[in-house]
Amino acid sequence: MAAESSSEIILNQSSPRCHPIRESTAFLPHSEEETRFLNSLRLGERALEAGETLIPEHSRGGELYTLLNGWGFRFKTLSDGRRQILNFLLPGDFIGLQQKMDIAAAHGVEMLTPARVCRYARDSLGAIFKNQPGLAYNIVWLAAHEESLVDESLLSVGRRSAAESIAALLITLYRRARPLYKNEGDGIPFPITQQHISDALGLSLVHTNKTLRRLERLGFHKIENGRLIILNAQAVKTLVDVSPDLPTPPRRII
Amino acid sequence: MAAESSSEIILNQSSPRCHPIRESTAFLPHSEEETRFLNSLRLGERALEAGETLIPEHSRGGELYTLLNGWGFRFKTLSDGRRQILNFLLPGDFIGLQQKMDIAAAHGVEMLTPARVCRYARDSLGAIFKNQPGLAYNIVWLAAHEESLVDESLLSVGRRSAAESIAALLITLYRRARPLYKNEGDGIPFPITQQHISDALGLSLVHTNKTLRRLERLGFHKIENGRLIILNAQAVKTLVDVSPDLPTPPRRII
DNA sequence: CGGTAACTTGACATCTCTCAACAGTAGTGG
DNA sequence: CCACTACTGTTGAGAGATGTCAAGTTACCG
Repeated sequence: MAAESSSEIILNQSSPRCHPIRESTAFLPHSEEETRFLNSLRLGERALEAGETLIPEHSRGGELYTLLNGWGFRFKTLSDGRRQILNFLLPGDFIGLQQKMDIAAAHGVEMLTPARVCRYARDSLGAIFKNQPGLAYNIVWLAAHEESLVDESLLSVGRRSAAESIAALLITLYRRARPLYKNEGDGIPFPITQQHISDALGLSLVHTNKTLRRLERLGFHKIENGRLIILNAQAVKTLVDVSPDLPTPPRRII
Repeated sequence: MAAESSSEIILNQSSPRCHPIRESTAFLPHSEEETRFLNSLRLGERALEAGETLIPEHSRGGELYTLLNGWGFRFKTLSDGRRQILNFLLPGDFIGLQQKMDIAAAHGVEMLTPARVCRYARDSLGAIFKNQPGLAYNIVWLAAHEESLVDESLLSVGRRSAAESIAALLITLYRRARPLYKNEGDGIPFPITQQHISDALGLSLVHTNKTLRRLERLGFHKIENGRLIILNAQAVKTLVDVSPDLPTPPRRII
C-alpha cells in the first residue's frame, strides 16, 4: 500500500466527489446516468488509518461504503477473543450491506492500511433499487461475489491442509489484486501479517509461520518489502486446485 | 421431512402455479402486485428426490429456483473428492444466484430430502430488477443473509472446537427451521446424516460421531426418528455463544 | 538507542484423523 | 420369509497434523 494521507477527514462539500479508483479499466464501466446518479448519493470521502475500525462488530443499520483505496477485512470474534477473518477487502469492494439490512450476526470491518472510503447516504439502497436497476444489479453481483469468496475460504479452512490453504489464499489474493496494480511492476502490495493469515485460515500463528516458510523455501512465492510475488504459479495451482480465473471484470458501485 | 411425491415431473401449464410454502406467516408478505408479477415469471414446479442434484458443481448460467419444500445443501469439492458443505437450504431459500451471474467457482446444490422447487424464467432477474424494486431488494436481502450463514460457519470451522461447532450448527438449524414447523410438535425434522455434519464442519466422520454422542450424553440435544430436539438450549448457547435471534422474519421470492 | 510489533524456531501437548471392525436398519429380490 | 446389499451409526487404538509454550531475532519508529 502506498502511503496515503490518513488524517481523519470527512469531506462534505456542496458537491461531494469521491476520487475514483485509479485503475478503472479493471472494472465494468457505468453509464453516464448511473454515474450522475451515484454522484448525487455521495456524502464524500472518509480517510482511515491502518488498524482503524470502519464498522464495529455488532453494529446495525450503519452507512454504506465503497472502498476506494487501501485494504481491509471483515471479521467476527468469539467472546473469549478468538477471531476469524471472513474475507479481505480490496479497492472497489462494497461495504456494509449486512449491517444496513439489520441482519443479525453481522461482522466487523477493519482496515489493514491507510484507506479511503466513499460514503453513501443512509437511504441510498432504496434509491438505487427504485431508480437504477442496473446499479442494483451490480450490488447483488457484488454480494454474490463476496459470498463466493467466503465459500472458497470455507472450503480451505474445512477441507484443505495448512499448506494448501495458505497457497490458495495467496493465489486468490494475487488474482484479485493483480489487475489493480498492473502498473507497479511485479507482484502485489501485501499489507497482511502472518497473524492475519492465521485468523483467516483458522490456524495458529506458529503453524502459519512454519508453513509459510516452507512454501517460500520450496520456491512457491516470495514476500518482501510488503509485496507478494508468486514465483511458481503452476506448482501452486497444482497444489491447491483453485477454480479458474474470473471471465469478466468485476462490477462496482463508485 | 414428510414423504413427498418425488416423480420427476415438470409442471408447465398455461398458468403455472407454485404451491406456496405452508407456513407463510414465517415470511414477510408480498404486495398484491408483487405476487402477480412473480406469478408471471414462474415456469412451474420441479420435484426432486432425496440425493438428487439440482445444480451440478461447475455449471454456469442455469435457472433460478425457490425451494418450496424439503431440505438441501450447497457444496464444493476438491479434485480428490474432499467435500465441503457451504450451508444448508431450507424452504423459502433462493437458489442459483451465483450460477446465474456466471461467477467463477460456483457451488453445486443437492437435495437432502424429496423436495419441490419453483422454477423461474431465464431472464427473471432482469425483469425483477427493472420492474419490482421491492422484490429486487428481497433478493439482495436473501443473498446477504445466506452470506451471513456462511460467515457463521466459517467462524465455527476456523475457530471453534468440534463440540462447539456441532452445537452451533444444531442451534442455527433449529432456529432457522423451527418457525417453519411450528404446528408439528416439538423439535424440527432433521434429514441430515453425520456425514453431512462432517462435511459442513470440516471434521472426520468418526470424530463427528464421537462428539455428537458426547453432546447427546451431556443432555444438550436428542436426535431420533429423523427429528432434532434441543433439550438444553441455555447450556448450548453458553457453550457456543451464537449471535442473538433474528429480529425480523426472513424475506422471500415466492 | 530503547521499545514495540512482527517474525522464527524448537520442544512438547493434544485434538482430530485414519484404520479397522462391527451393529442396526431399510430396501430388494429370490 | 429370508438372504443379501447398502447405508448409517458406533466404538477402540494408534498416527499425524496442528496447537501451545517458550525463547529469541529482526525490523521499524520515536
